Amino acid sequence: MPIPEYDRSVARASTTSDVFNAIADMHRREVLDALIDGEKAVGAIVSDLSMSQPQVSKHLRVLSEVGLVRCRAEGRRRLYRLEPAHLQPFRDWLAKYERALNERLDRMDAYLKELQRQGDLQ
Amino acid sequence: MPIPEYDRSVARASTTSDVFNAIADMHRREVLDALIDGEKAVGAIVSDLSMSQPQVSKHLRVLSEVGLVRCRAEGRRRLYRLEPAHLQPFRDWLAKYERALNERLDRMDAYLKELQRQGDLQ
DNA sequence: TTGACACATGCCGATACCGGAATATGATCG
DNA sequence: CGATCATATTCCGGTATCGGCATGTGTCAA
Repeated sequence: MPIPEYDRSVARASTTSDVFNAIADMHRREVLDALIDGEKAVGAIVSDLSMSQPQVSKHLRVLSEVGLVRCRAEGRRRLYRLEPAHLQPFRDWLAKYERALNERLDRMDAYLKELQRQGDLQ
Repeated sequence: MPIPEYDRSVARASTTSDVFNAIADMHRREVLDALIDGEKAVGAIVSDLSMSQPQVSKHLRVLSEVGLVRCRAEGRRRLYRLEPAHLQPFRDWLAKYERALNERLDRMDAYLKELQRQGDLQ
């Protein structure tokens, strides 16, 4: 019975599945910025930023695959909009560090207070 | 006089200069997680996560170049610790969207109130 | 139906990145 | 000093990613 081969190509989570990878690209962040004031058609983004149309389309595809934008067809145009709910992974990730930092500060605080108490006793 | 050549290799901000790229890699996020409870030596990270030592060292290098971790030598070990303050660019980026979203909600709210007011008049 | 418009997709070359293996550096100990 | 431990760095092959260009797809208008 042949030994099954493992998939060794796991280097980096695919851009299409990882929200963090999706925003790693500066141009994609610019595309998101372009949508910050509301729904916008692809052509509008293309002229706002000065990027090629295929480039914008491809970035929109990536952003939409991780849920950061959604698309709506209107005639022959496609209107994209932000999906702020899908920023949640970022919020969660950040919160983890804020919390850990605060706990460390709290421990530091308690430690300092304890030092001070011991000092007062003498 | 020869025409100077432009640098066409601007595709992606170098991983060493951009916090967004630094946290794009899942393994690097795991390294950050490993440091969340405080200072830790490289070897400790290597055994906590199960990554190779060179891999951990290289990720630590990237993280340190964007300021997300700092290093302190103690004997022949190197103790790394989080530097959460350098998540600020990421926090700012996220905050921009929260703000924009809130403003849109406020405008929506005002609009709805206006509609209601006009309804009350009739 | 034909053509024009708006956008998406496929293909390509160049580059960047990742991980493994081997090796270099630097501190400690005997 | 030589050996060993802890870590950093270098080299390399495989792969992913990006952007440009050309082309495909679907919609509207005449």
